[in-house]
Amino acid sequence: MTNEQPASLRIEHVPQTLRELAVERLRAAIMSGRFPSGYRLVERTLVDQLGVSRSVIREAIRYLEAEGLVEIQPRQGPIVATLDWDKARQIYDIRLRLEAAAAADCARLLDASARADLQAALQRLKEAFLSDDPQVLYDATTRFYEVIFVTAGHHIAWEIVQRLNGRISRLRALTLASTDRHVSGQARMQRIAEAIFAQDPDRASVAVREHLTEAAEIASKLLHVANEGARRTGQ
Amino acid sequence: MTNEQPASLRIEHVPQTLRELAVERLRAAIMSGRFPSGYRLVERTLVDQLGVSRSVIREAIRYLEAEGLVEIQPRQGPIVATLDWDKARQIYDIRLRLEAAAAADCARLLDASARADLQAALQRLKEAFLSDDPQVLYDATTRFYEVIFVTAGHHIAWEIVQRLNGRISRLRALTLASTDRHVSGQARMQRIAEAIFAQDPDRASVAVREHLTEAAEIASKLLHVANEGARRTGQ
DNA sequence: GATCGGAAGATGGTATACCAACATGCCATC
DNA sequence: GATGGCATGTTGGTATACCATCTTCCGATC
Repeated sequence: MTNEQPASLRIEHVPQTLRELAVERLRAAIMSGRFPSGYRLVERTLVDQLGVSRSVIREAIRYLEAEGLVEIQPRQGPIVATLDWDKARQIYDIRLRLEAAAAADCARLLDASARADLQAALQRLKEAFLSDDPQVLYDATTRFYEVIFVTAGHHIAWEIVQRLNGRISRLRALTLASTDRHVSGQARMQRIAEAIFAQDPDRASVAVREHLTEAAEIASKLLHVANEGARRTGQ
Repeated sequence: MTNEQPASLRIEHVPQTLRELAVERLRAAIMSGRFPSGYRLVERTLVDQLGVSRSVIREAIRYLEAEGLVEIQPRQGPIVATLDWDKARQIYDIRLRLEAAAAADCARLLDASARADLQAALQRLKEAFLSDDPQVLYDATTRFYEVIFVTAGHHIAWEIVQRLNGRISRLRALTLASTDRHVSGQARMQRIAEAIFAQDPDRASVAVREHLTEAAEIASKLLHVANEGARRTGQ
């Protein structure tokens, strides 16, 4: 006799290791801007701050390094990855292609259950637009896209997009907070959802494309303004 | 007086760490099929095999985990990531979109220097098709695409594609070795290069699309055949 | 003889100490 | 004031110890 159990009875023991927790904390600290771009991640300092051993910190940094959130400077150790407009442009371009593809396939594959999920995510997004908390808007946006990608069956693309989003998190926060975006962003999201509900892949794809093109333009302006500011104050 | 020297005198100290070496060795072992899919990567065994300490092995595994080449099974340790057709299909789809975009932008941005690089890569590819060594063909193909991505300025997309290629390396090796591919693959590569040389983005994009669609179809057949075989012998 | 339970080994996870190499900045010396 | 050298800090690398969990197996118990 084996120990096999029906899946429903299976004990879902999630052994969240210290390493995983450390990765999440560090990623959150970087994405929230607490560790700014270029910030040096000194291992023994992080040991004190997170209260875990060096092994854990080092392994977590290796993971974030592969994610692209952290860069290793030879003989200097890890720093928070820097972002210039050229990199950001590339990332927006990749996102555009992957998200447009996901929206199209999502529109094709939409069933009743997915329709309900998307409806819920859209509702939550609308409420988030009224909220003051940028984190709420950020989370609701993420959830909205997650439904689209998962419905489309594009799980790997979703992983990639999430990873890319981590690298432009500061920019994303800025664009989400941008005032024009509050009005036009909501309208564009609505259009994406409508096209998907109408099961019109082409229209969904185009809507995503317009949405992201606009986001990239806003990001470009914001990044250049930020760089100008840094140049003035820095030098 | 500063210590700056002319670049030519600069000591190019590449501080290849043990960890980086370990990552390369492990990746090569996985991609070559020496560590097959699902193979358990037992830390203390790897310590003996690579002759480095456990810390190095563990950090290397973290990196490969983030790359998607290694999966961690809770309380069982790392195994070589498995690949089913659904994942492979997604990967081919992402590659298709990123490579089509790169080929189009490459065609737009082609200058004399890039033209020479591409010509050289194509020449090497043609020679590789005559070679018996699959590794030579694999490397030449990689180089061909690298020129396209770099010329297009799609560095981040190239990173992503390389990483994805790592995850389907066995499949890629199979498709590259496939006999029909020897004839049609060469012709399709030629068509991609011609479209780029003609600076015709749309044609380049379509050529890549056809090429990868065919590759995915071959991969699908091979994977299903392999699975059938495994099912017959395994059960 | 079947089943339960515990011992032993294997493995992953964590913590800590130590050393070498290298960069940086300060300070004494000239 | 410039130079050289030293102290310090940081990283990379290694070894080792300890613990928790899982597997396996063996024996005791029913």
